Amino acid sequence: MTKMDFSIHCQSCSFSHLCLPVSLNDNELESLDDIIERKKPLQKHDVLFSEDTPFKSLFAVRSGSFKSVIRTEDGQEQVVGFHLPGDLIGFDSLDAQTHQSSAIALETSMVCELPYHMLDEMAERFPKLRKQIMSFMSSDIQQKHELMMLLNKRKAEERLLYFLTHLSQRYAERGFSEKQFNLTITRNEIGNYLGLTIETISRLLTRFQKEKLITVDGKLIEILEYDLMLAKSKGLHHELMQQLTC
Amino acid sequence: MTKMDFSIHCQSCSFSHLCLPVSLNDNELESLDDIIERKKPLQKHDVLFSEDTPFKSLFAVRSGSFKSVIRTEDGQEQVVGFHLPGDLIGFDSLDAQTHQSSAIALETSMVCELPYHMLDEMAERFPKLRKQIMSFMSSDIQQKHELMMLLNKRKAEERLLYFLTHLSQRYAERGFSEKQFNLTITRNEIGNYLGLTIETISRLLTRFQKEKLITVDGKLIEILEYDLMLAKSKGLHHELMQQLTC
DNA sequence: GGATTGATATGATGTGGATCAAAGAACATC
DNA sequence: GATGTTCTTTGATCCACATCATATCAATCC
Repeated sequence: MTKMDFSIHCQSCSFSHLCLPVSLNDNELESLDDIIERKKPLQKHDVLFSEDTPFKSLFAVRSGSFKSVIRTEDGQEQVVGFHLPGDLIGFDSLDAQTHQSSAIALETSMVCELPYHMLDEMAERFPKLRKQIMSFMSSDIQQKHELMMLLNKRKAEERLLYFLTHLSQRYAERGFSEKQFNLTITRNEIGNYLGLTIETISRLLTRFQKEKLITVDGKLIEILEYDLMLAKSKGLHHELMQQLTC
Repeated sequence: MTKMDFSIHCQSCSFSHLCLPVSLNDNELESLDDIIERKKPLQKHDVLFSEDTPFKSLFAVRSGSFKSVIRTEDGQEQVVGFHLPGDLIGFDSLDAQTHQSSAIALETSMVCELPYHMLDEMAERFPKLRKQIMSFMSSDIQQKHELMMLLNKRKAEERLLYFLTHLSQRYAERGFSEKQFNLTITRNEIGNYLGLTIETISRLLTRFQKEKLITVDGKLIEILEYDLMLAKSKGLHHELMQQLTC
């Protein structure tokens, strides 16, 4: 087994401002960099880990994108998250022997592997790293709360608009265009995540296009009216419309 | 301001097996016990903290029960969790200056306050405590994933059956009767949590009673057919029914 | 190039649960 | 113990979205 060196280091990674390095000084960063194992690229549909894989590491997305899914006892799949570069994957499994969800590449992607026992050891020495990990998990929980609200209180239109604007925002944070992007996520996966069917997603996308909110060309999405979309996703369109027309 | 001593210590608390103490030795436990501030009891509807309260502590439920809610921009409320004795509250706010949700007592309740900076300091010295906190957050995330599945894939009947069996199980863990319990949660709050209306909850409860799954007397619930309810909540009734009749 | 497969689009129909409405129960207040 | 007030139950109606059914389109494979 030849161990290849896919060497990009945290110090030169363009997503370090979103990832664990964000709060570390040069010294600490070097220690972190030392424990990270760069893995060879994964292809679309490749499984990074599945629900019976022993848990021993977290993974940071270096490039590409992933989905996290859980499988129900009656054999259905539930998409529980999408991961872009800089995101950490695996926080749902720290208390278990095996992973509690599967992570699947949505396109050709690369990850950094962070052995959890080493990370924990570093967390002892570096308070900032410890805080950072806790912060990530905390905002994960918080984001899930928002999602509960979305699924419980919002109708299809609002859910999809939230999804699109949120994705746009995440692309922006990563230095990608927030106006225009290629969906690596299928309509099926969007629907699964948002509790809607593929037909509803499809219909809404064509409707949004007619309403000049976006343009759609297959997987290529262009955001035309970000602010309006955001407002609508929060059920605030009426108020905003009034303000705009006043 | 007289500081009263509502002294029950972790060492003698009957829920320590579910709480942070679970993995600590006597020595560590004593250190933990030292940083905990026992607060005076809260009454029903009292606010432990709200979304503009500065975040500085986690809270452990010592007795009674709480709900966590977030408020949406258009003024609605979303219940995101219920907390029983031994549960920790506040994990969604570790990365923020203020709490990201409100915690409200559902009955007369007591809490232990855990100043976060002290807890973090202890986490440096005690690996087991650090692991324990991470584990709690992790299983919180994991449980939210299950909830996403529930809200996206399950119909009203299955959601409520999940809620009832899950609650029953949590009571059992705490040494309370798992067959019979008084709901401190209103039907409104259940509906809000599960993405259903109070009318649907009410109708289902009367139907479950007719089907001899439970008995309902106001807030008093008795579980009659736990296993069947659990199976039904997972959409497995058909398979199970077949097994039972074979 | 035709065949197979997977993703997407779009129309017709059905339904689970929301919404609306009203009446009991339970609970608190004086 | 009468009187609001909040919570729950039950019925009638409605609608957003699922489901079902086809059609279209793109990518991949002999």
